Amino acid sequence: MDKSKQLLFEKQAEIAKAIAHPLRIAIVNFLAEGEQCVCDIAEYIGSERSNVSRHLSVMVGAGLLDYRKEGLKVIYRLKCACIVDFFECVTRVLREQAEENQKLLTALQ
Amino acid sequence: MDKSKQLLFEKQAEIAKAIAHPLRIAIVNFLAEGEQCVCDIAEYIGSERSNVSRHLSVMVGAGLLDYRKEGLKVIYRLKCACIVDFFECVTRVLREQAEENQKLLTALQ
DNA sequence: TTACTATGTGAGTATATTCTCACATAGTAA
DNA sequence: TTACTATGTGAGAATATACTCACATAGTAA
Repeated sequence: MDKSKQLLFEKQAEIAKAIAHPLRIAIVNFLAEGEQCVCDIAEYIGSERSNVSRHLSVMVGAGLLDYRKEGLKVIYRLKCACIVDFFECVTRVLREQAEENQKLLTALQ
Repeated sequence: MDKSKQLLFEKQAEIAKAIAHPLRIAIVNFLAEGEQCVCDIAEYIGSERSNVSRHLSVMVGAGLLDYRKEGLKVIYRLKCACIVDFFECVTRVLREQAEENQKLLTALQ
């Protein structure tokens, strides 16, 4: 495995890590409906604003989100709608797991 | 945000976390070429076998990998080829970042 | 049986992540 | 100016993750 591949995998892992948290996934789903301020995001996901602010900056750092200031408010939005595609893959894995469990259940009856 | 959504986001985060590591991404890429034993995976990614073994069990636990035993060897394979789709999304984000940096560079000249 | 190989796992350490609380900053409005 | 609102950040604690080393297990082969 050469150095350039290794670097690519590290960059990919950074982006994946920036998605890999329940609250951040909730935020991405909320922002998929349209841009939102920190205040409304915090209320939607039901967490402290300071915590939400940190999660947002993690995603901005990874290049997943963008923001603009509007008076007192800071409005965040998805930088790349393609992030939602990511969940198609994840959901397919989850569906397979659910089907396996279903089979197991019926086999036990 | 209701409880069932919260549960879904937690499950999705578990799967995303299982991918979000440079070595695990390297493993997924290697396995995309075909199934492999721990030994060969460890050699490919250049890490201790015990460490590789742990990374593999993380991914098996998340439902990303499957394995079968063959004599002394344990052969791992991708359970769902769709995981590779995940990287299309990630790569698109990376490409956008690279293009931004490119623009910044030319603007500085 | 003994010796060997491939893999997994317990224990310990090091590091990273998440969260909360308190405070800082910056814009708004009187 | 003062008071208020929205947001960001430092510090600390709690927790999770990653890694290494040594050892355990299980199959192979003599």
